[in-house]
Amino acid sequence: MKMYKKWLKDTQLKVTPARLNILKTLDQADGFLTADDLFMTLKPKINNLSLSTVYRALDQLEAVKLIESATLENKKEVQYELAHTKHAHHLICLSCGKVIHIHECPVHDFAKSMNNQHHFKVTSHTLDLYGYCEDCQ
Amino acid sequence: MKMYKKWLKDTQLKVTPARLNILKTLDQADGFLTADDLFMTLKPKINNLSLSTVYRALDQLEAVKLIESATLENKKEVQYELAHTKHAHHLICLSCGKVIHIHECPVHDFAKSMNNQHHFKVTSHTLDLYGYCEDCQ
DNA sequence: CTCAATGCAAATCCTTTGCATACCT
DNA sequence: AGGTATGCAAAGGATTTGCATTGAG
Repeated sequence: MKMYKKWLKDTQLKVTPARLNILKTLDQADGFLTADDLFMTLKPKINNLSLSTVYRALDQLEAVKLIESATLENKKEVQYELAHTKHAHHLICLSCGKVIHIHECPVHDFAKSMNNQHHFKVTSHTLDLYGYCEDCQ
Repeated sequence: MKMYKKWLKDTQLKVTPARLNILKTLDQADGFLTADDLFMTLKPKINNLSLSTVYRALDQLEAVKLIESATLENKKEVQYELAHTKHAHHLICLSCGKVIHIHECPVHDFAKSMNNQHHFKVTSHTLDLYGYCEDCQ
């Protein structure tokens, strides 16, 4: 599993335990994780890990676009996920918090029409659907 | 302008200067406002107004569904707007921060299809488009 | 008069920073 | 050595809370 190492090298970021493990953990998680989630998960694995290292690593990984951050409604903490899973939209369960990534998107034509109607040049968008997953209904 | 007073009475909330003026200010604003925006605007008008009063009033107004809160990408503060302007989506200018409310929505059929494909019961959604407004392009 | 609303200050929560030390090449 | 990364502790910003006082109905 040296894939993560390659990702880092390709961005010219140094390979450090914190960065490596953050990528790995985000890759294996199926939803979003917060800085503190990552800290709790990695603390037992990385000697003396500190929360600020996690925050700094997340900032750097986001800067080189390996990961992306998002803020979900009603959550104050910033959430992180691997970049390539982004550009998906989300089904977010209001009961158990599960996040399902979906890849279809009904927005493209809509964005074009906004461009025409409001002379607004759309460069990106977020679309999150809230509700109840199969298990929680 | 006793409309706001009626709104409050209908919810059984007491009519106080803070609540009244928050509703009025949100009504007249065309975008979102933060707790601090409201505090700054109302401080000169309301004697001794304190920030915590604003926060408490916002919580209560949201609890009775007169207003709604949202968190926008890359903003850490919670944003507020009148409830009836909600269910709109937003064009958010990355340059000047202007927010344009739009009332069309391409999501309804999409939500239905999620229900079928993922057995996920969608109850609400957010859709925000980021880009550049006419003035900032 | 009574209970909810308020002001103020202190407390919290999440995140960021400063600085001295440890690590990598 | 030279620069980045890290840990720790302290600083910050947004929001919340405790408590005594004020105010609305």
